[in-house]
Amino acid sequence: MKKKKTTIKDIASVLNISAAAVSKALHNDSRISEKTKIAVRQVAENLKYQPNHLASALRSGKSHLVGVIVPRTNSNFFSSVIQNIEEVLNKKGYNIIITQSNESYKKECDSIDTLLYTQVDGIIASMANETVDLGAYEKIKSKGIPLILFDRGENDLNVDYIGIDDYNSSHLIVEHLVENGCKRIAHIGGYKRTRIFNNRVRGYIDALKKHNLPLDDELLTESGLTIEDGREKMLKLLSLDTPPDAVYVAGDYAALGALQVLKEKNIKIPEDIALVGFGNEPFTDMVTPRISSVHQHSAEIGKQAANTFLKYMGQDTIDQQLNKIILDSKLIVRDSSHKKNLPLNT
Amino acid sequence: MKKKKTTIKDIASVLNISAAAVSKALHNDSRISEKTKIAVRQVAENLKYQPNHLASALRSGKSHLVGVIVPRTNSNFFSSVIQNIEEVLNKKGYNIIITQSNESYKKECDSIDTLLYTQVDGIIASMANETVDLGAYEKIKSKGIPLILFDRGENDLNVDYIGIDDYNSSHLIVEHLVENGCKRIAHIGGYKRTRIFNNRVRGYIDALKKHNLPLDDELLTESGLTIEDGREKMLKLLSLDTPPDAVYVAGDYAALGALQVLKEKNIKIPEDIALVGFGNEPFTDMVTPRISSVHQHSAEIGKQAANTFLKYMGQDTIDQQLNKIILDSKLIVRDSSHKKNLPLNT
DNA sequence: TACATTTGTTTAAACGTTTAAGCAAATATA
DNA sequence: TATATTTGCTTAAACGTTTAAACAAATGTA
Repeated sequence: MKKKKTTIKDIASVLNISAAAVSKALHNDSRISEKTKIAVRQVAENLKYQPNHLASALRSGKSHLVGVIVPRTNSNFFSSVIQNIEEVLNKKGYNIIITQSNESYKKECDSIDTLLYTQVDGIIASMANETVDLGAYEKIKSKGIPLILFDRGENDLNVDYIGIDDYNSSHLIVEHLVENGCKRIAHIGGYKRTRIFNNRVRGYIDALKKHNLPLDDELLTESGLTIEDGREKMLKLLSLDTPPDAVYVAGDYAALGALQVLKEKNIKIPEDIALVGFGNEPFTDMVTPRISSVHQHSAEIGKQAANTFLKYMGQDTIDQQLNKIILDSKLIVRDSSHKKNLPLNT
Repeated sequence: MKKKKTTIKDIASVLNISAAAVSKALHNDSRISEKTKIAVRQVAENLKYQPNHLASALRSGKSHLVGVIVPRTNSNFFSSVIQNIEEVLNKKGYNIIITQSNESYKKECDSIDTLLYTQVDGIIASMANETVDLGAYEKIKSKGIPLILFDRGENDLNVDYIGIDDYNSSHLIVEHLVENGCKRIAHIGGYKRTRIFNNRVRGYIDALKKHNLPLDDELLTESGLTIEDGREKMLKLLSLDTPPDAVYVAGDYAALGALQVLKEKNIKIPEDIALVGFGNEPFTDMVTPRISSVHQHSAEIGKQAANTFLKYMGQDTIDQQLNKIILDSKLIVRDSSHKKNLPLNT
């Protein structure tokens, strides 16, 4: 049985006033008498009135919806970013629509179309690995709604970007490994066409140079950074004539794959090979040995992204420029890379 | 610079036809000539026309949005359910709005209000732990839109429910532990007011009886099942005069906490104490020893929930009854509970 | 007392669609 | 040839709000 939803008109007819008066009363308009306001609120309550968002959004041109596009939600990084975006935006009366690209460009385009169709007031996104053509994102800009990128995307489009200092993170990691006596440091990297991964590679190379370590092409690999990729690349590294004594993996899932291989081969971590991941996913602290990793300030990124969006909502013209907010990353040292004294287990 | 969005009227004026004709052409109405349709599609393309969802939703009374409420997204179970809901619904032209209750009843009420306000066509939800008052959910029903519950909620409301057989899962676990020689099996359970956890407790008790094992109140605890809860309850169990030789934990995170404590105390798993979790979170397969756990068919649950919703969209009256779909759960046996032969490490 | 201002409301248009009803022209039927 | 049907469109109302403009009544000012 379809229940009829109460509208502003129902309230109006009960009180014998106009719908406009009801609307204004509900918005606490100064030109409506206190008496009427109280009566309206009372009747609204009784009839269980709920405003129709579609109507007000259509009329006002503001949907109060924000689209969020992420490669996936089941990584702690993205889910934490999302949670913080939501927290900030909810307080200001905005709701978010989350879509996952699953690292697919096709799915990403669909998501963008859907979000634009839904008339979102803005889009906060992290690009899929696959994405090279930026047409879909240009479309967002051409609609005149703000686009905020985080983690993936950086300066590919002239919009706001929030992320961490990937180049410097690599320096931190290499430095830490050198301090722990490593001399042959390998890097299992992400696809270099994605800028953040490229930055990590550049940082890795420059840091090696800085510490006068040899740069060996065999030690530098590129992949999608899944668990499986991590396993495969690690096996390859182990099969080298001179295997590395440390591996810096650009993603935690791949680091986990690498860890599994090392354990299966009974290679001592970190004594024989030290391991460092990237992302500080919760499981890095759960496995044995616990994996050192880089914390990416997911909460902060989410908050900044939301606030950047809100900034645009406060102004009447939207003229975006490339505007990067780069947060300092933080290396969390755990058992997998800490060769000095100390017990291995915690 | 605010860009003006193209509307149906813009297309109409270019072609010197009515807006209605354009609308019909775009919907492939049989009463519009092929010639006009082609022209309309052409102009729409040129002007980069995107339909305004708000307007069509308002007019048609169907928003093609579905609300999804989960306790949190950063658990693999929920994120997988969501992903599958989205997959099924997207194919049918629906989009989802995800909200997280963070296990808070207050936040859940807010979410429901927001979703109703956004005029969703239906709501798919898993209740927060805290939720006992069902008023907010009754509100959904009173709006005449379908409500589908999964995992948490079961027969509290007269609506569709999709979940696994929690009672029977407990039997599977106890049976498995008995087969492995355990005689004193503890249970770290969730809050009994949440029906699924209550079912797990009932199953645990009945299974003990069935196998003629003593039911010891000291061995049965109740908590929120966080990592910290797992640690605390495990410590308590260890401090008993006669500690258990097996622990069945109703959630994987708490199982992880318990595992940490056992490792810290150098207690052999599973030789001294066997451990089984619930949920089959990916990390159960990553830690050492790998934790046995119950797989909850998240993908299947998501698909069934989405399809149940779609069923209602196909009919013109929505008259929901208590209608449970119970899927068989599956125990995944891993190192933490497998006492026989076999190497411990994988 | 006459006019200006403030207060509290109504009217009507608008947001961008969809759709029932209407209508003229073209085509079919008898 | 006269009438019925089909084709292809237009008109206009509707969805539930918001809001600019209008306006009457009450109050203030000179």
